[in-house]
Amino acid sequence: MKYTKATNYALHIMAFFVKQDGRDNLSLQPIANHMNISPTYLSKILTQLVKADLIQSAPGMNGGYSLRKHKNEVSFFDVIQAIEGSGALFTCEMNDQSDCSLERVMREAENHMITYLKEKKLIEVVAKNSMSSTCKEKV
Amino acid sequence: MKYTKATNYALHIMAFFVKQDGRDNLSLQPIANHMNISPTYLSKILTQLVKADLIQSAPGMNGGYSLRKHKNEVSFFDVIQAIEGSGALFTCEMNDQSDCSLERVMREAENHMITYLKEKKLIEVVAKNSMSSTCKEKV
DNA sequence: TATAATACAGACTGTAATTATCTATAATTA
DNA sequence: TAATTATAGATAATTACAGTCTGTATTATA
Repeated sequence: MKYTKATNYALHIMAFFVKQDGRDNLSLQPIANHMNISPTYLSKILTQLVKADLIQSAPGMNGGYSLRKHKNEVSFFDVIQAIEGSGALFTCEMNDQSDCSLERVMREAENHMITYLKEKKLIEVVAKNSMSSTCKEKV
Repeated sequence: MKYTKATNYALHIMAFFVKQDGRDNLSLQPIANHMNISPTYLSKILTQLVKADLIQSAPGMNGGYSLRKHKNEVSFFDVIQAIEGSGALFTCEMNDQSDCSLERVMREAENHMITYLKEKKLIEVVAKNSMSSTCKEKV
């Protein structure tokens, strides 16, 4: 069990948008170049973020993508849920059961993680860094 | 991202062992019958639990599997780690980075979940139920 | 010692999810 | 109308997961 690459990309992309807030629209190509992934694939991820209302898109000249929520309000959880969906990590697979005590514990555990991810905003992590070094800064 | 079925099975199996503690060895066939999965596949899962020192195995007549740790000490985390391994859920995939602030947050989030899963013992959940109803009891 | 009962290991297969690409289409601006 | 942009759909490649098959090793007991 691991987070998908798409979630990985999405977090980096959103960190970028939070950083860039207010400036011009960003279009697909430059983002793809910067992140070193194919434009069409990136486009799929961006579309998911649009559908989750985290960013907005505009076609045509001078179009592109821009942040929709206030930059202070985008949480890690928002981004993760946009990509991974909202299903629980653990669902009891046993045939005959409707109410599983193991499952209840597993959900509670997941909720501990989720609570933290909801509280934690991207801006907290992004503020100090330049875009390209989202992943470079020393502790 | 979801927990694997193997983890699902493993939790149910270990709940069974905790419940059964002290009684005779359990051999593959009866467990497989009870859980409705194929013996060879079950065997793989049990072997992983053996390697993680949660249960022990004995070949030959009157052989089988039995609990190794004290029944009060088996945590959800023990079982999950035995199957899923110990890698982090999130690993920064960007090329040029060694130290990623996003990753740090994601690990911290995961740790919140792990801490809970380490504290929570199987016996807490199993005590009230009969084996076959690990998943049946009403709240 | 022979046999039956058991666990273990490796190769293999099928299926589903993820990752990614390609092509075509729609919308907008100038 | 032409250029620039996003979106959608089909499809392919890769990987992880779930499961099976076959054979081997170990132990108890008759």
